[in-house]
Order: sequence, then C-alpha cells, then structure tokens
Amino acid sequence: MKSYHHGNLKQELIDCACRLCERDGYTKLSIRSLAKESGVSQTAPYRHFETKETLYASVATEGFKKLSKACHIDANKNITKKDLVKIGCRYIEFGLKNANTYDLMFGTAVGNFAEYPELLESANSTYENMRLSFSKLASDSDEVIAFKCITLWSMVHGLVGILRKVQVVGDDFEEGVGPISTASIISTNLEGYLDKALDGLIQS
Amino acid sequence: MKSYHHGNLKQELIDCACRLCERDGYTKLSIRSLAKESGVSQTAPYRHFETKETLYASVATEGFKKLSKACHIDANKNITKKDLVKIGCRYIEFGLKNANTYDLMFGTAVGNFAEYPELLESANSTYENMRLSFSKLASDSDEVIAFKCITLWSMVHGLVGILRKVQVVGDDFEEGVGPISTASIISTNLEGYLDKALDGLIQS
DNA sequence: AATTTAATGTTAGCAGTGTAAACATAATAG
DNA sequence: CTATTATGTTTACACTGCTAACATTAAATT
Repeated sequence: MKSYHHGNLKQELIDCACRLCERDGYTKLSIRSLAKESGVSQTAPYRHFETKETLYASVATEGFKKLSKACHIDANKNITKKDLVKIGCRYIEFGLKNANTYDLMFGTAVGNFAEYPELLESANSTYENMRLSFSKLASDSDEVIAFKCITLWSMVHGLVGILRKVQVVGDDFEEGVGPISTASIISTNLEGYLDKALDGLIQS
Repeated sequence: MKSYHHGNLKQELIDCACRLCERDGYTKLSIRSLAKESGVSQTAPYRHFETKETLYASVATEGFKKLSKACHIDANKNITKKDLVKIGCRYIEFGLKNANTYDLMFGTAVGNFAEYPELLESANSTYENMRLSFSKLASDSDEVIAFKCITLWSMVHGLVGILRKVQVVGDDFEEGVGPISTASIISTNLEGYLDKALDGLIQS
C-alpha cells in the first residue's frame, strides 16, 4: 500500500529526468511521462518545478556537477602541463559520452542561468576548478589566468561540438582524407592533440 | 481573390521559419503557426516537409549558406594570415548575431545531416570554403590542412558557445576580473585574440 | 483538346503536451 | 489539538505534431 505522499519525489524526478534526457535527448522528455514513471499524477511535478525549464535547469545542474567531478584533479600538489591535458581530455570525453546532457547544459534550453542560482553556482564552480588548476601551473596574473581558462574551455567545448557532428555523419561515410577521418584521428589521440594545442597557451 | 494553390508556399515557409527561428528560437516554432502566418491551412506544410525535422533541416541549410557567405573571402589572390583571422572573426560574429539559427545548425534538433542531402551539402561546402583558404596560405599536405581546419573550426565554434553563455549571464553581473569581463574583452577585440591564437596554427 | 495523373491544398480528428485552477490529504508548527 | 503549509489529485484548456480522407488545380499523356 503506497501512501498519498511520495516522500522523495523531487529527487526521484530529477534522477529520472537525467536518465531520460541523456537517453533520448531533452526534447523527448515530457513532464507527464516523467510523472507516470514515478507513479504519480500528471501535475504532481509542478509542486517541485515551476516550469519545464526549471526541471531542465536541475538536470543541467547535475550535469555540471558530474562534469566538475570528471575534470577534477587533486590540486594539493603542483599541477603540470600533463594534468591540464588530462583535464581537457576528460572534459571532451564527458561531452562526447553524455552528448544529450551536454546539449542541455550549453544549448538554449535553459535561457539564463542567473534565474537558477544552483545552476549558476554549479557552472561557476566548474569554471573555478579549471581556474584553480591553471593558477597552480604558473604564477600568472588573474587576467592572464582567466584568459587561458576561457581559451582552453572554448577549445575543448568547440572540439566536443565539432567532433560530435562529424562523427554522426561519419557513421555513413568512409574516406581517406577530410574532416571525418581527421576528426577520427583527433578523437583517437585526444591526448596528443591537446598536448600540442596547449603549447601555445602554456608559455605566453 | 486568392487562388487555391499558393504557388510559392515551400519557399515562403522556409523564409518565414528562418525568421521565426532566429527571433524566438526553434523550440518556439510550430508548423501550425507557420501555416497561419502564410495564410494557409494547418496541414498544408506537410505537403512540403515530411516532418518538423525536415523543416528544421531546411532552416539549417539556409543557415550554412549564410555562414558560408559571411565567411567567404576572394580566393583568387593568395590568402594571408590576416585573411584567416578575418574569416574567424566573421564566423564568430555570425554565431553571436544569429545565435538561435546557429543553435539549430549545430545542436541536436537535426539528428543526422546525412538524411538531408541539401543540408549535408551546404555544411560540407562551408567546410570546403575554409579548407580552400587554408590551402592557399601554405603548401601543406592534405592531412595537415584538414587538421588545421578542424582546429580553427572547433576554436571559433567553441568561442561562440562560451562567449554566448557568458554574455547572457554577464547582463546581470559586472566584475573586474573573471570569466565574464575576460569574455567581454575577448569579444571586443576578437581580431587581436584570434591573431594570437592562430600563431600556433600557422607555423607548424 | 480531352482526359488521366500527380501535386498541392483543406477538413476533421487522434493522441500527446505544458500548465492553471480547484480541491484533497497529510505533515508540521503553534 | 488545531491551524497552516506542503504535497498530491482531478479536471480542464489551449496548443502541438501528425494521419487519413477528400477537394482542387496544374501538368502530362493520349
């Protein structure tokens, strides 16, 4: 016999939404199906999420937490360039393996992070992690560090987007030279690629 | 007196869809509203677009054509590094000024480009433009050129994504140092930023 | 030129969606 | 023990993508 009150609905909805968003993409997710999955009435979720975007924001928040964890490196000891490469690799791997969630985090599904404090916080903290790592590598000014962070981030972020697009198409094609095989080479040797790419960043 | 047959419905739907997608984002677009806008019945669009994704593909195709045009540089004379910087700048400007369309082009709204030959062609041609420019700058092997293209593309693509996210949040914040002001500096001096970033690419 | 065929449009309708309003129940605070 | 608040339900509305059956016109074929 189940009770009238669920007890842990909010968290269960978030967990379920994360799973479904990653499996089918966030566009396929409906509040109603989510409610049904949790054995609760169609409108029950509205007691915990004002709108669908609020739910998206929660999923995105979880995404940033996972991304942060994936990219985290013990910052006690000094950071080497190799560590930075590793951070970049893990970032890209996360983006490729969790493509749909990544989309939610960086697409337009959630318009303005500032409307969702937890989301803003988790996103900022992901950045802050990266910043900390850079600050341990060299004694740069805050400005230079921020500059490097944005550059690295946009680099790996861009790679995620391009590699994914190319890979989808690549399933149907097979050529010797060109964007597809090149992307494939890059993605199978991310470490070497990033290592070279970081050269320009490190000493400047 | 209007005739039963519209005469130019397909193109008008595409044009209208492009406008609305850019104005409100593609998620807000409905086939029905589009039909109403063109003074035609709710299901008329289905004579020209099998599904909504097909319509999205058409909008994305237009997007790639515009992007190609925006990034096009006269390839008769030899290309200089400055030209490459200009291409990168125009790319980024396009992405920032046509954010919603850009989202449609690079997000997951259209799953597999290979299912839409015109889209695939326009996307490939955008890449081909870039490739041609690189091939005029130095006498690299095809592999190296492809490598440079992917790197530049992912670089500018990444910048578009990051700058946009940061700028949205930036509307509500104002700090001295940090990702937001750094991004703002980058975006107001794109040319200088890209010029530096390209150094690593050009001579290698 | 007449007739068949294909392209393009309309109407009606299904199943599904986000969300608001009014109500029901249970947990908690006073 | 009672009042309040949090949480869940039912009902309902306006909207969506899409299908099927039908209408009209343009183009192709004879």
